[in-house]
Amino acid sequence: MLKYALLGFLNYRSLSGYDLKGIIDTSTRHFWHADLSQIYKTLKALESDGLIASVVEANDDRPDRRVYTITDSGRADLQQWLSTPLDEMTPLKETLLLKVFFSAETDPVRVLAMLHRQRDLHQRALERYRGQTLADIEQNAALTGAAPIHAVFWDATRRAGELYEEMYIRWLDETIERIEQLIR
Amino acid sequence: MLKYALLGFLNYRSLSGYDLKGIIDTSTRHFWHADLSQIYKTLKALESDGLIASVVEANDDRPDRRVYTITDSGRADLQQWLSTPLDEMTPLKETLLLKVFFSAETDPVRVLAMLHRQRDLHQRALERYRGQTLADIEQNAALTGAAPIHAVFWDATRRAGELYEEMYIRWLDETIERIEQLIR
DNA sequence: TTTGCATATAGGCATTTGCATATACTATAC
DNA sequence: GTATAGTATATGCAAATGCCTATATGCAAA
Repeated sequence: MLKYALLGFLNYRSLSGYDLKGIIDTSTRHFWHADLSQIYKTLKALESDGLIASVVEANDDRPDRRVYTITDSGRADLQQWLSTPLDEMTPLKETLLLKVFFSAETDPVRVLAMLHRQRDLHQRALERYRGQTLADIEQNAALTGAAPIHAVFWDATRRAGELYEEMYIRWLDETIERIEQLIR
Repeated sequence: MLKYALLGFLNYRSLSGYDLKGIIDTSTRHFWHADLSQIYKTLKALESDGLIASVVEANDDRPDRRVYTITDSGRADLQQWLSTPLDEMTPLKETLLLKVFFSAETDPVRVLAMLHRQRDLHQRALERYRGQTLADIEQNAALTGAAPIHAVFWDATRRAGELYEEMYIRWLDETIERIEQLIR
């Protein structure tokens, strides 16, 4: 799936692996992330499949960069994926819920401390989403080479992050309350 | 992490891999899932680490079962994990958001159809969570060998699922509305 | 002056995951 | 009578993921 994140951005303009890491970290990180080595590996695989092509750009003051460009074949693959509707729900993996599930016999004070800590983290994440305006996103899209229309869709994913964090905080508050009642 | 799901259930009572698959599917599936082959592999690894031990139970009418029991070492490992507070947010991977992110140039009618389909799926999931009462969960806990206190924590994870699906449906409705406005 | 950070690419390795396949018996449905 | 579903375990293989390490330069801060 990282494949399509990379093709998606390369469809806007040519980029290096390092560029892609930066772009993913500032735009899709909350629903799709990857570390640098995984990005480099995936780019290499995409090139050997003929979906992208690379040129090494020599630099004097900075390290040389390998810049990737999407091919016609890559564009076709991306369009194919985009036009195929997703008809399943993506399964979640939430470590916190797994821990809470088995926490009945753990010291409730420790469990509560963990939930408060999580609340802080999610509160900060929520503030980041709220602080990001449509203007910020439009500017981001322009930098990435995407047309203004894309900003609407990018903002939809930002909104998903905002709603997710609001929901998460509400769940944490409810759960903290329930555990406090247990020990009261 | 599947390791701890398995140890967690085996801490209640001895179970086979097949049993564990069934239990995971009915209780932790929405925040931690695994297919059968992964469960068997992980059990084998846990046994070779001395955290669980197995005995083959011969059956006449049904296939033989390999029943796993947690060891003292396994219990210690589980307690260790449970008492270590989680101090990061679990990163998400949401295929739908990735697709929406890059959908600005896809036929909006197709995008809308996909979102409506997703709405159906999430609505059905929401109804499943709402239909599950605390009594159901208590019964489930009893079957699994867990003390009644555990039901409170299990219900907290059910509630997380309910809130998640409500949030998801709300986001889908908002996003459908925004895309409809674009093409109007 | 040294430490660390930003830029830039890449290999190595272990773990996790997903998916397919094989085997085998029983019970139920058509 | 036959097909399918449920019970039960296990292997093989490929892909994805995560984390660590190596290399190299320039720049800014401590």
